[in-house]
Amino acid sequence: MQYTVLEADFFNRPTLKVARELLGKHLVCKDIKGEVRVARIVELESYDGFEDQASHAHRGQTPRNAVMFGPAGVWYVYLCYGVHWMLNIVTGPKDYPAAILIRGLEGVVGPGRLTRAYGIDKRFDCKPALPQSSLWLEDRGEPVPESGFERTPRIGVDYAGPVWARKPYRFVIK
DNA sequence: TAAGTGATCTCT
DNA sequence: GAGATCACTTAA
Repeated sequence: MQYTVLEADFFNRPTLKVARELLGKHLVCKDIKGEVRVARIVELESYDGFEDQASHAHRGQTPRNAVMFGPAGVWYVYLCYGVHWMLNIVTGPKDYPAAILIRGLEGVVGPGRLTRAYGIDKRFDCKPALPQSSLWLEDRGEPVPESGFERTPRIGVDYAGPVWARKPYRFVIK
């Protein structure tokens, strides 16, 4: 099986579809010493469009979230609670704000933990998810079957109101 | 269960 | 400029 780097056309599709397919794909990170680390993605959340009250884009474009309005296949990294870096991949067409938060990898569960484990921070914000950025995504050919994952409401978004807080936009491998 | 932590956003 | 808010984690 040949490894395939996921490029912009993979991400430039409906966010929920991308999220579903991104489960079981691999995050690849080349650290400062040139060492490569790879881990399978086991947990994701999608944030989709202007109407999604849980999304940063709901209140309109700001300097921080501007990258969500740009073309797909670009990293969106921001600091949460003054402590944790959150790693997202932008999806959907230009001018449509959407992104997928990578919440957990095999062996590293928790969005703040995985960025700390991989040394991911603001450096990657607004960079394309390609090998030249030292952080990218690969299809390594282990598709997740329909029975292999579940969808649940997103975590930590109670402020978004009952409708949006309960959307089953979180995908987890069982 | 509560507090730490600091960038970001929304008012003045 | 000041104040509130936060897509979380950890230690109890």
